[in-house]
Amino acid sequence: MTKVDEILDVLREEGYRLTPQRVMILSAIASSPGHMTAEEIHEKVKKTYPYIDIATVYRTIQLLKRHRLLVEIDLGSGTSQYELARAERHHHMVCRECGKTIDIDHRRFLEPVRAALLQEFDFEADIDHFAIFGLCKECRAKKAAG
Amino acid sequence: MTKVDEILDVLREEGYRLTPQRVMILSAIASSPGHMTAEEIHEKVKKTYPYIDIATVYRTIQLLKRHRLLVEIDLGSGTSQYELARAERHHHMVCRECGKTIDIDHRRFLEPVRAALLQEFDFEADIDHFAIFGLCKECRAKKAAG
DNA sequence: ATAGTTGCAAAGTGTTTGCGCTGAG
DNA sequence: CTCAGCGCAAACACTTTGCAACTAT
Repeated sequence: MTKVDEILDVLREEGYRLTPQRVMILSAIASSPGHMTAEEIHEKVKKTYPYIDIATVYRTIQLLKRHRLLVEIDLGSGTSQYELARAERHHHMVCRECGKTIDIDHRRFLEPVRAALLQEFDFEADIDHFAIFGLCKECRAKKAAG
Repeated sequence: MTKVDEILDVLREEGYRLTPQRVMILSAIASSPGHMTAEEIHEKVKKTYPYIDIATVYRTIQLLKRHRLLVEIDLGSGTSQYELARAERHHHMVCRECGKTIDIDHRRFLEPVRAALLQEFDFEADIDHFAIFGLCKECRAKKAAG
């Protein structure tokens, strides 16, 4: 049972229709390694079904987000990125030079912050997903050399 | 010497013209306690100078950002917020119920994360400004009671 | 059969840009 | 004087919405 099938099951159980459009959009997202913009999802689905509308893509994104099956990543660029939710919470580091993204474990790096804010301020932080910009190892090396 | 004066000095030294519009925009931002959207700045300046254009507000924001005199805060709402840069780096917790924002010290809460990412991944994170959403003390109490 | 979903087109936000005029230096 | 910066209007990029036609159930 693939991830896509699992998600389709959830949607079916919730009483949503499993339209070809929804299946294609899900497959498009699932078959990509990293995160994608709505436009990228649209383009990918278009290859097999050229009539798909960007509005349908956005509506499906909303649906999946509402059920926490999809994670929205705001890189502050004015365009959101999306990826399927995973069991283990994680965050991203994004290199501002080469654009590469590296996953970072929530438990190890951000959970301590969450705990500290709760203890100190009684503030219950929803640290669902962070995008941390910076310079990756390779680009730092290049910069030091060049 | 006020904060506004200091900023005006920087701009003058850099050869920029100190137009009334720029002075008014700066005053508007400086005289507000928290962060403001471009539209809020525009509205505030309009009260004393109704001809100010939103484009001028955006251009001034860009100018100040470029010189790191202004910090842009992306709350992921599609609308950026701005506040004057301060000496001590800080971040914000934003209550998703009541909208209240609480400052948090960089050194104490986020610097450890930065250090860990550098050590572990050789990734140099620009943790300039984070907005962390969640539930504040009061709203948590309300929720527990109600 | 029928309500949920689609494609299309249009509208809605927030932000940026081209351009001729103006005023700070 | 002169060019940086202004107001205006239009363009932009991304996302949402109203509606009639269609289709998964």
